Amino acid sequence: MNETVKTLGNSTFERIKAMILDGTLDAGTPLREKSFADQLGVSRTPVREAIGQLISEGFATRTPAGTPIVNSISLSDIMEILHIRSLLECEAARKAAGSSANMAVLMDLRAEIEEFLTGPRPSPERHYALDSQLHLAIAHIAGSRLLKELIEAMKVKTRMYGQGSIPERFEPGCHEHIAIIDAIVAQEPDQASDAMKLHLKKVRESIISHINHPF
Amino acid sequence: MNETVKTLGNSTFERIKAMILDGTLDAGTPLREKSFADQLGVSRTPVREAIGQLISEGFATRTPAGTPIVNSISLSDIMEILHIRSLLECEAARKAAGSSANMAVLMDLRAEIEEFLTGPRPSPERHYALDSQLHLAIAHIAGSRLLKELIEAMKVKTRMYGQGSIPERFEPGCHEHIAIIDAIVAQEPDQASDAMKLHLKKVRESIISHINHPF
DNA sequence: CGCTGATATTTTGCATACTGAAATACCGAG
DNA sequence: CTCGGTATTTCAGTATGCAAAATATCAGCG
Repeated sequence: MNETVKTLGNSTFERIKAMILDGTLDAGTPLREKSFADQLGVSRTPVREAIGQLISEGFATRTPAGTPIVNSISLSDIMEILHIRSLLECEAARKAAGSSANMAVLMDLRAEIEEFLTGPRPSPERHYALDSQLHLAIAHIAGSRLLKELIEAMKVKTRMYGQGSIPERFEPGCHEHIAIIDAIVAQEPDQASDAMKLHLKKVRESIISHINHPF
Repeated sequence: MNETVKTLGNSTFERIKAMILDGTLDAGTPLREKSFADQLGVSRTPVREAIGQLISEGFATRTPAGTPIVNSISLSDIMEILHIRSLLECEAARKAAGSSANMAVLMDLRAEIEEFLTGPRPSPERHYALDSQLHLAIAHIAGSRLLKELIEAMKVKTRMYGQGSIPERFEPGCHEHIAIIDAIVAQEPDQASDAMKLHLKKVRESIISHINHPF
């Protein structure tokens, strides 16, 4: 997807980011240059670079003392993110619905979602990937590079929290996605925006109730 | 304002960023590690770090070949940014108006703006600084750290473009700012949001007409 | 048993050294 | 003068060395 020149520093960044995202490194863990260097078989320099990127992309922070630690993300952070996403993505959906761009991608994604509903349930990773693709495709069709970048950044951040998506949300989530797609393809901006808003509202609610009833 | 640990890499970043912002380095200029290292009297390592940050904060990009160059920012980029700012800042204004936080800061800023209008015209830097403070203060009162961060990031980016603010915008801009403040202090969310929207719309329009009639 | 502070150990920030690849300069043959 | 090729230089990426700062360890004291 992203054809950045494959430098050691870069792939180190990706590797550590993955560790944060998949929970191998949980919040608060200090990021030691030496230990990553040893563990990943590179020198401290690329690790250092990676940590820098992690910090500027919000996956890590520096303690007042300067030690980089994995960024903990609270429930209220998630709520803030979802709120911002709502602002940005409703607009993206609205613009996408008004766009004359090629909707084929959306139809493909729609078909995949339908398959999910009728066929066997996909793995969480697969599901997450599709969800990402969809939200990004919408932002892309909306035609604003910046909007797309922001949405992407916001979306990734939620990931290190929610970790496992909530099973009960699977089917309703699919239907919400389809509703969004249909509104966009039907060129109904308001409807698209509303569908997106509803979707994100449901996500928010489900996270809250999932917190209250963990199992 | 920002009490980051003062490391060489960090201040190098700030220094180069300043050069980009004030036009010393114009768009497209390649960022050579060695030359900055010599010029700023540090080794390549901190410069490298700085360039990394510049890239991830959008002040520079990498050419397909991998050479980092100062990011050029087109008119349509500016329009995108202003559009996003409108989304974010209207919301910020709305939330600020609904907040019970301390409005003293806003009143202080309001007083300063009044002074600008009655007294001698401030320097562009002074004016820009106040403008920043105001928009940030609103985001702050709105109570969302993330919202504030995003707004700040967006706002800085417009700077390397607009460079000199448009003189004709000075007085109307002040009045728009006052209107926003008043709406927030009066706890009128819709009004605050509208005032902000209008303000950013005017900014957009003025940029466009300034492009068409450069002098 | 918990503090306090001195000392030992890590760890970081920066500089420097090395390497390979790319850009540029140089030069001879046609 | 131009083309093609080679030598040279430059530059980015990575590794490593070193000094200073931060952190951990632990002995002595209340």
